[in-house]
Order: sequence, then C-alpha cells, then structure tokens
Amino acid sequence: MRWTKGDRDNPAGPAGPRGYHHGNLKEALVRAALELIAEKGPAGFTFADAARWAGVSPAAPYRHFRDRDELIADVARRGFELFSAALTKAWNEGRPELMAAFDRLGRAYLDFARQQPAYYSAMFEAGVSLDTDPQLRAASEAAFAVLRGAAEKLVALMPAQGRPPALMVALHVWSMTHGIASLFGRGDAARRALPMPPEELLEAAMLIYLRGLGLTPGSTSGR
Amino acid sequence: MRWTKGDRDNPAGPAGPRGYHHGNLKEALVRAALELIAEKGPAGFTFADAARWAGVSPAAPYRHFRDRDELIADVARRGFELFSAALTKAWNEGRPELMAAFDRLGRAYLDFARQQPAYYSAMFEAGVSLDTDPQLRAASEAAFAVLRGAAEKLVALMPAQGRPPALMVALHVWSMTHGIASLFGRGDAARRALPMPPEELLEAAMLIYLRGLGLTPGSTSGR
DNA sequence: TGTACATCAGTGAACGCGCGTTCACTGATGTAC
DNA sequence: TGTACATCAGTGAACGCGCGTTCACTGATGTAC
Repeated sequence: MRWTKGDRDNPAGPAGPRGYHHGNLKEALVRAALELIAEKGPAGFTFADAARWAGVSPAAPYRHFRDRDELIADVARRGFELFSAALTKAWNEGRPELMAAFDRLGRAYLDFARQQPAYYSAMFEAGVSLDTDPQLRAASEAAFAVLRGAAEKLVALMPAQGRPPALMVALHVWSMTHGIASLFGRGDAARRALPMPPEELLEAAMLIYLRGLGLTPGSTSGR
Repeated sequence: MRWTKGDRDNPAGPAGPRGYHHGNLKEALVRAALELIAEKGPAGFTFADAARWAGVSPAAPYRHFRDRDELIADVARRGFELFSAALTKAWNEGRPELMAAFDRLGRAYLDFARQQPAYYSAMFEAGVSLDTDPQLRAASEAAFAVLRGAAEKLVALMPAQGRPPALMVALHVWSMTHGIASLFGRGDAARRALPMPPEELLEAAMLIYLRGLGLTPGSTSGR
C-alpha cells in the first residue's frame, strides 16, 4: 500500500473537495461503514451509502470490494484485530497480579462493546460467516486465544486433581461477558436498562464463579 | 376476532387458492415473517415479501400493520409470550426439586433459542426498541420475571446474612444463558462451533456459579 | 532528465428491479329492521 | 325470512425512489528506457 499524498481521508465526516483520485478510498469506505453501522445498525446502510459518505461515485467501491458483504467482513476482521489488541493489552500476561489482570480483561471486553458498537455489531451480529475469509476466522480465533490463555493461567492455580478444562473456563468467561455486553453494555439503542454498571455486574459474576472454582482472591498473588 | 370459514392459513407454505378475503391475514403475515426471518435473518425480508408469501397484494398488509417495524415488533411480542410460557413450564415453581427445576429452566432457554431462531432474532437482535409498544415491554418483563422468581427461590436457600440480591443473581443467570445461546446455541448459520453441547456448557457454568454462592447440590431438597 | 506508455482508480450515465406507499375501487360479510 | 345498507378486507394499478451493477471512458500516477 502506498500513496503519495499522505493519509488524506475525512477524519470526521463525509466528502470534501479532492482530486480525481481519492488516495485512500478503501480506508474511507471502512470508516463510512463504521459510521453508518453506528448510526443505523449493520443492516442500515447500503453500498451506495458508503460511496456517498466517502464522496465518490457509486461505482468506485467496486474497485476495492466485491460487494457489501465483503466490506462488512473486512470491518469485522479489523474489529477482531483491534479487539485482540485491546484484550491482550488489558490482560498483559496476567501481570503484575492475576486477579487484577483478569478483572481488566473483562472490563476491556465491555469497553470495546460500548465504545465500538459498530465493530461489535459487525463482528457478532451482522451475520457474517467466519468461513467467508480465512483472515477473518484467524482474527476471531486470535481474540478468543487471549481469553483462553487467561483461563489457562487461572486453572493452573488450582490443585492438579479436579482442575476443570481451561477451554471450558474460557468459554464460560466469554459467554458471561458476551451476554452482559449484548444485553446491557451496548453503546447504542439496543441496550436494556440495568440497575448497576455492567462492569459491576460482570465483576460480581466473576468473583462468584471463581469462588465456585475454588479460587479465592487471596490465592493468586504468585505468578 | 372471527371468521366464518375456520382457520384457513397456509400451515406450511406460501399462497394457495382462496376467495377475495383471506380470512386470517394478520396471523399469516406473522407466520410469513417468521419463515422469512428464519431463512434470511431479521433484515432479510421486506413488507412486500411477507405479502407475497401470504398470497395477497402488496397493499393488503397495511390493513393490519402500519409498517414493517410494527410487524416485527408484533413477532417479538409473541415471541416473548411463548418464551415466558416455556420458561414458566420448565421452572414449574421450582418443583419437585429446586436444582432440577433450575436446570430445566436453563435448558428451556437454550431450546427456545435453537428451535425458534426467528422469534429469538426478533426478540433480541432485530433492534426493536421495547419502548415502541407497552405490550412488548410487558411481555419482555414477564419473561425476565420467571428468571427473577427462580433466583429468589435459590437465594432463599442461603443463610440470611450474606445473601446476594436476587436481582443480581437473575441478571447473572440471564447473561450467561443468553451469552451461550447467542454464541453457540443458535439454530441458524450464525452459530459458532463448540466442542460440547451448549446445554452441558451451561450446566457446568451454573454448577460452578451456584457453588460459588455456597449452594451445593445436596442442600436444595427442601422447598 | 525527459518522454512514451502501461496501469490504476474513479467517473457518470445508464439499466432493470423491487420496494414502500397511496388510491379509488370492489367483493364479501355482518346487521338493522 | 328477506332486503337494504354499512363496514370490512383485499385489489390492482400507479408513483417516485434508490439500489446494485455494468460499461466505456478518462484523469492521474508510476515506470522503462
């Protein structure tokens, strides 16, 4: 990828005067999709809308995406990549303290759902099949791998006999967090009312769950 | 509601010869919406599609629904009513044995998501705001009330000091179950692969969670 | 450094299509007497 | 029991609109020599 004029998208809004070549249309279309999804949901925009938002003719997007689905799949893939990065950073290999890192991980998940509802929609609700694009699947699996790694460290704290499978623990954590994010933690209109912040609801759930696994807050100070 | 020819919808398919009056078009449109949502997702059908499926002219639906959103909201409302009924039946007031009833409740939730993906989509993913229709909100709240009632009975088993709020427990149960259903338990293409049945994943999660609350399987035989 | 050429990325006009919605209408049903 | 009338539920034609997609094209950029 290269262009001579530097990144000259519209940082916060549609169209603007520009020369014959856009310079960075692919990125602009992705950004348009994010804006439009955030406004009206993943079903609420068209290929032509995205072109209009980016200030190009309706035929221009075809130079970069086969169709609308390919555009949305690309948004989902980028979303998973950002998501992985956010989770990885929050988890920080469980350092300096495992329980605190685990708490940060959950909060990062909820943060992402709230602050990036458009990515979140594209990733989990747009009906994009993971099979359409190997890179999409890989990005999705990389995100889950962060949760799985965290679950492994948690499980390793338990006595060797009676350890639950780390995969199962990871799936439990994912499901609980995803459930809270989907029902209560969204940054858009689909959110339901809740008598407490979603972060607190999640933290309480995780404390109870971990206690059920035999892990108490005091038992985790080591590495 | 009354008609002289008896219920003469199309029980399993579109159109069919009929007289000038359909007889039961409202029901037929709801059924059309369910079919079409199941096929192509909540965004994948149009008002005209529904009319075509029911075998009437595109203007006919306007006698029964203001627009497509009102039709979908009606589907969601009916979905919540069926959902409430299924949960209520599974829970059965916690009889004869509380833990078994609780397990049935979770399974009923997952069953519903799997067997009625169209209703489930309309209820949770179609972007219908609960504020559009008081009956829709009431139906949604009635469904949650079943979970809440179950949580209350569970919490009542615990020693009075240190009981968690039943509302919180209900929200945890709802979130976990909804998360599993959304990610792994769908009856349609959006499902992700899982190395075990969703029911087992949920049951294991609930056992761990309840243990974390101090409730052990043996402690619940009374009422 | 300049020039010719190939390639790339966007244009704009055009198309067929199906959608949402309105409208005056009409066939069927229900009801008052 | 019959008849006149009101109401209801669906018709079908029409409309304007925006979408997805194709096409020959053209302006801009990159590159070989």
